[in-house]
Amino acid sequence: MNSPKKIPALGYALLGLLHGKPASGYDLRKIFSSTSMKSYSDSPGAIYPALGRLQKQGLIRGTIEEGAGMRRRQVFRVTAKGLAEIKKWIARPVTRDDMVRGPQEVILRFAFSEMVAGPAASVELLRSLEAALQLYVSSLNVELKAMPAMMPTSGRLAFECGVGGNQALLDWTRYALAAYEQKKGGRS
Amino acid sequence: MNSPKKIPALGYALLGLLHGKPASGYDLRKIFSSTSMKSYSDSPGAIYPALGRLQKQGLIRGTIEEGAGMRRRQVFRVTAKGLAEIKKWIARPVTRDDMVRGPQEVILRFAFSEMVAGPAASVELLRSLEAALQLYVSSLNVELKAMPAMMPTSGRLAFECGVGGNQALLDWTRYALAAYEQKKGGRS
DNA sequence: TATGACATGTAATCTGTTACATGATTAG
DNA sequence: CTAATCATGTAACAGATTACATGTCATA
Repeated sequence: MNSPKKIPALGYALLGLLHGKPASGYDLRKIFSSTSMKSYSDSPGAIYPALGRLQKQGLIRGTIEEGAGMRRRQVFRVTAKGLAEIKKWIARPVTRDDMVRGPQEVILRFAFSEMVAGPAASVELLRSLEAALQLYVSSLNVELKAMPAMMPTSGRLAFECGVGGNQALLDWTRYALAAYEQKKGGRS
Repeated sequence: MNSPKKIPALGYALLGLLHGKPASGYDLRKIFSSTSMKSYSDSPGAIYPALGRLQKQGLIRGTIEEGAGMRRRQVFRVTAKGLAEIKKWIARPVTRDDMVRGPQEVILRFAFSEMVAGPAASVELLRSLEAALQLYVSSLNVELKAMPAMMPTSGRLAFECGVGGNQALLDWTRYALAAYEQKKGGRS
């Protein structure tokens, strides 16, 4: 029942998926291995212990289904406490560290944001991401210009890859914001 | 001295840096914390054990420097065996799994490739990356078109982010290849 | 002489990987 | 009946994080 623990990325991925639809450990493994969420582990040694931890923290609750002509399976659902935890996760402002570690976790937060907390939360997250990216990209550009000219070509190109990747992400962020603006406009 | 063990990404990052210039654990920590390689841990609890493992495998060798008026420090150098290991790592063909896990490790390989194995190896790696990315991007596009239309906006946008990021990476790969072509042409 | 940066490490804990183990149900 | 798939889990191990521990050297 201890809530104030740090939840790893896999835990949030599980919470988000379970919020969308209650599922068993096996269902979740199939999602990770068959869809484009393959960056998360689909191994039972990762998922079952993770589900156990989430349950111990009171964020999900599993109920064993054992109907006739059915295999025994335990279906997990997000509790009210779990939902609050996801919302807090989504509402976190995007930091520079988030950018350094790579955008995957922020994008995961965004992917769940609309279902969990509504379009306003999605837009909020995008704005925070845009701000963080602007600073990050410009600092990378400063670093790029300061790089010694005698550096090997591949080193410089690799750095440019990082700059370009973050710039592409920034472009996407603005594109996504525009999509929400349009959606809003279309409704009114 | 056991060589046929799996080396984690941090180990290769250390090997590559040490190949460029012999350094102590503290030097390496500073590189990770001050330059744009912040995605790797700069904590002593990660780096010193990693250096110890590499040394036990015979890939690096540390010598204690203790001159007068100098603090004691252990400087590590890559051995011949270590160099062979980096080369093997760089020459690995790029797989689909490399793309799923994210391009960071492949880009790291590329960053070191020129210093360690020469421009021909860099070009070879880029070609392998280009081939892997073409397949990966087109399969993502197929998945995108097959996505149910009723999906929440943020889910679809997040997926598009992944597609766009990989497309940007593909563009960069071609740009890098062109840079090497030009370099070659400029010399002849 | 005391403060802070240099330099190296260890210990506890957590998470993920790999591999193994178990049993139920369905298809051939 | 037997093989494959469904569904769940455990055990041993490797690696990273966090926090702590130790001692040197320069400088104020």
